Amino acid sequence: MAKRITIADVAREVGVSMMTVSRVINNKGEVSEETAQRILEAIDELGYRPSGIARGLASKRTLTIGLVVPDVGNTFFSDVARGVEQTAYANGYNVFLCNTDEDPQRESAVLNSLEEKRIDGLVLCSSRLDDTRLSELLSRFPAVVLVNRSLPGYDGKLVQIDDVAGAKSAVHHLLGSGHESIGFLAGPEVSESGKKRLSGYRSALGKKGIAFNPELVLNCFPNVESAQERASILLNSHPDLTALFCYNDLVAVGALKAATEFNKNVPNDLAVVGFDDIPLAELVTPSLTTCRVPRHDLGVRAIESLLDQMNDCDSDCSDIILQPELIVRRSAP
Amino acid sequence: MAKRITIADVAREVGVSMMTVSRVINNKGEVSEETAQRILEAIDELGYRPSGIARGLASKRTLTIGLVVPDVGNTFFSDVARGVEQTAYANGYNVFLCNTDEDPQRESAVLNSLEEKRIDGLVLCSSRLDDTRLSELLSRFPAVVLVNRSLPGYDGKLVQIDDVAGAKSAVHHLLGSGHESIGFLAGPEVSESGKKRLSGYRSALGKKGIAFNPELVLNCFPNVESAQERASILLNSHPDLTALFCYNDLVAVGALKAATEFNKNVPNDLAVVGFDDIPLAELVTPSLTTCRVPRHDLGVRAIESLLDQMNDCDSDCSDIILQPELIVRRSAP
DNA sequence: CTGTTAGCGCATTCAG
DNA sequence: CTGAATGCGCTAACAG
Repeated sequence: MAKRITIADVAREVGVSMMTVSRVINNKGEVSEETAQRILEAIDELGYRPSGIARGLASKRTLTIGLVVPDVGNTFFSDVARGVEQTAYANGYNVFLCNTDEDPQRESAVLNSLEEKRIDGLVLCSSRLDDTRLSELLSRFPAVVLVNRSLPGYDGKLVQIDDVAGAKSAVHHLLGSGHESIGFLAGPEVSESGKKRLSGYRSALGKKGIAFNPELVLNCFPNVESAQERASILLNSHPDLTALFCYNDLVAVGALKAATEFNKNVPNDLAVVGFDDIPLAELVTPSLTTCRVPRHDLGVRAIESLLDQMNDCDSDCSDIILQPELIVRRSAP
Repeated sequence: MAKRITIADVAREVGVSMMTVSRVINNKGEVSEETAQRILEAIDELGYRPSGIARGLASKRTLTIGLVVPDVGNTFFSDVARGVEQTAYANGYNVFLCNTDEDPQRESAVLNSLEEKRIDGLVLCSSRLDDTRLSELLSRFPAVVLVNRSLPGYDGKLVQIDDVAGAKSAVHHLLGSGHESIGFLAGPEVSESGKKRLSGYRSALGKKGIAFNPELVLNCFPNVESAQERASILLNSHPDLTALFCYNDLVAVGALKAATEFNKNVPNDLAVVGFDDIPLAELVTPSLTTCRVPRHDLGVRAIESLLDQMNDCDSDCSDIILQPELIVRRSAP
C-alpha cells in the first residue's frame, strides 16, 4: 500500500486551497464549474479517498450508524438488517452491524465500542440488557431507535411489532380448532417480546374462559436445540398437551423435532404454531403455521425514524407499531 | 447527550499530562501504580470514553477490521462471521460486517467505504468482482485475506475450502449409488467455488467414464426460489435425470421443492446432494445429504491469518485449504 | 516514570 | 466564489 494521498496533495496538484477541494468533495458551497471539474479529475487521477476518520474528527459526524442484533444468523435479524442497510446506504450512511450472540455482556461491550467509534446513531434490536444498564448506555449516543424493546422513562423512538396481538391471534386460532391444553415455549426469559407474547397467550386463553396454568409455560433459548430439549420436558410432564405455541419459528422447529421424538404426529396429535415466518417455516415438514412479522419493514422504519432524529426533524414523535399476520400452514390448520 | 469528556478533562482532573492518561488507556509505557490508579478512577467518575476516530487519526490504526460477505442471512456466511468476530474481539479488534447482496456494484461501494473508514485489515468472502477490479480495490488495503476466492497474481493470503474435492466426493457418492444421469445446479456464474465444484463434478464423472453433458449444468442464484425455478427447467428438459448435485444447501432445497412440483419422490426418483451443511439441511424433509464445510473454522483461520499479516509476522505464507466432509442423509442415501 | 512539542487529515469558522 | 487560520482528540517521538 503506497502512502496515502491527502486533500493537500489534490489541492497542490490543482493549484487551489484545501478548502476548495473540500467543498467539492462535500458539494457544499459554490465552486466554479471549471475548478470543480479540474479538482474532480485530479482526485480521480491521484486516486484520492478522503479519510473518514479525519472527516469525523473535524466535523463530528461519521456518517456511520450502528446496528446491534442478538444474532445475524437468525433470518429475523438479517432481514431487519437488510432493511436498515439499504435505507441507510440510500441516505449516505454506512452501517456498523454488530452481533451480541444473545449475550448481555457482549452487548455492553459492543455498545462501548460503538460509542468509541462515534457513530451518529444507533438502532438496537431486542436488547437483552436490563432497564438501568440500558438507559445508562443509550444516553451516550446522539440518536437511538429501539426495535422490539421498550424502556420505561425513555424518551427516544420505539419501533415494535404488536407481539400481544400476534400471540393472541395465534392462540385464538388454536382455540378455534378445539385445542384447550395449549403450551407455550416462551423464549428467553429476558426477552421483552417473550413477555408480551405470554400476555397475549394469557389473554386469549382468558377470553375463552380457560385458566392459565404456569406449568405449561417454559422458557428456552431461541434456537432449535434448546427448544427441542425444553419441548421434550414439557411433553413429558404434560402428555395431555394438544398444542404448542412457540416463541419463534426456530423454537417451533425444535418442537416439531420433539414431537417426532415422542412419536406424536403434527398436527394430529400436536399442533404447533411459530412466530416470525422465516423462510424455514415453509420448508420444514409439516410447514409451520406462524405469525408473519414484517421484518424488512421493521428495519426500514427504524432507520427512517433514526434519520429523522439525526436531522432534528422531530416530525413523528409517536412510536411505530407494526402488525403481524397469521399465516396458516400444515402444522396447525 | 452531554458534551463529550476528553482526555484533557481527565488529565486536568488528576493533575497530570494528557500523555500519562494516554499511557494508562493503552497500558503502554510505565506509569506508577498509584498515578495509574488515580487516572483510572477519574476516567470512571467522569465517564470518559476515548474517541476511536481521534485515536485512529493520530495512530493510524483503527483497531477495526472489515468483513465483507455476499449475504449475512445465509448461515454459511453468518457462521464465518461469528468465527471472525469472536477471534477479532479476543484480539482487541472490532469488526465492520458488510453485506453486498451478491451485487458486484454494491461490493465495490462497500469496499470504498471501508477504505474511507481506514480499517486495519480486510476479510473478503466470495468476492463477485472480476480479477482486475478486485486487485485494484484490494491494493488499497493494508492487509487482506481472501476467503473462497483466488486471484491470479495476488500475493496475499487465501483461505479456502477444497471445493473440487468436495464436489468429487459428492458426485462419487451418487455414482456409487448407481446414478449415471446427474445434473448440476451450479450457483452464480461468477462464483469461483461454483466453477471449482463444476470441475470436481466433471472429474468424478470422467473417472467413471461418463461423458460430460453441458446441458445438465445450469447456473442459478444461491437461493431457494431461483434454484427451484432452474431445477424445474432442468427436470423438464431432462426427465431422465436421476440425481442433482447442488451448488449449496439452499439450492438443494429448491431442488427438493421442484421435485415435489414434478411429483418425484426424493430420493427414489431423484437423489439430491447439497453443499455446506447449514442447519436447514437436516431440518428439511427428506434431510439433505451434503458436503459439510467447516465454516466457523474458515472464519477463525481467516482472521488469524489477517492478524498475522497486520503484525508483520509473515509466519505462514502458505494458503489455507480446509477439507469438506460428506454427510450422508436421506436425500441421497 | 512523566511531560513537551508536533501533527494525523480534514472541516469550521471567518475573511477576503 | 475562494483562502487562511484554527482546532477536532489523540498519540509519536522525543526529551527530561
